[in-house]
Amino acid sequence: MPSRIPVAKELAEIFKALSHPDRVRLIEELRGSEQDVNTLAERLDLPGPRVSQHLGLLRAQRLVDERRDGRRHLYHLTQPEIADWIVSGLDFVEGRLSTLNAETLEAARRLWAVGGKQQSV
Amino acid sequence: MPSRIPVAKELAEIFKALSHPDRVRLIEELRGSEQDVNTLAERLDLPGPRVSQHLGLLRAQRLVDERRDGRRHLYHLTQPEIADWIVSGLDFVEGRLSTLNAETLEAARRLWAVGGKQQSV
DNA sequence: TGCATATCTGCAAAAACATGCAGATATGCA
DNA sequence: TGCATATCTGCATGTTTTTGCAGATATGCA
Repeated sequence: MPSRIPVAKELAEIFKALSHPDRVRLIEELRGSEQDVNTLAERLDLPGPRVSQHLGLLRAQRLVDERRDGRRHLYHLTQPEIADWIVSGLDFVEGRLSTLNAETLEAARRLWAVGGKQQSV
Repeated sequence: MPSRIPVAKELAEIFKALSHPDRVRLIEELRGSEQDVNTLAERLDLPGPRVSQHLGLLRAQRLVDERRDGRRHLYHLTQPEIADWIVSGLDFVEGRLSTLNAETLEAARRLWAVGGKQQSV
């Protein structure tokens, strides 16, 4: 039954889209509300073109979408639950690095949880 | 607050480990029980050394672990819930490709669910 | 010991990615 | 129209991954 192969491929592509720290942080920044490229670039302390490129990749994978307001390009998560899904992935981070202490992890967990909403996945 | 950066980095590394179709399928194969390298290689129709290398990478990320039985190396998921987590990621695959019809996706969902256990994440 | 099986490691070539920067496009306003 | 702002695209370079294959190691058995 090779029908599962395309599904694995699709999943792998989503994972690949999320496999860069900058992109993880972009999703994080977008968890609450839409943001324009310039704001994101400043908050992540990254050059604009780079943010633009990362966002383009996330958009190609339909993880984010864009709308325009004047000269600004506003990006938002297509499926806000993806932030919840990612935060649930923190369970697998636990106990991996000694440099990641419990407080750091807890802080990240709180940070990521969208407005205190309980996880739906 | 730069403390979230290492967490994003850790998450990105997990995602990277899962960002190859072969590795997604390996996790899938291991969802129910441990398997030796040779069996995995046959089931996925991949050369042995390649499977070995993928498993080594997954092990470096602590997603799988190994035990030996005679000359065979048996691999298993360190956290079986990771399979549930991945299956919940199928929600984000939905509606992405016209080549992935609903039945294929449903089949994948059933396939991945560990023994009908409901998702814990 | 000698041979077959099971798996791993190392190496070289190809492909994919990340990054920095220059220049292109598009919008808003004077 | 002309200029500044916001963002995107293209290109060159350096770094990682992936892949195939040869050879090394380790175990079991005759």
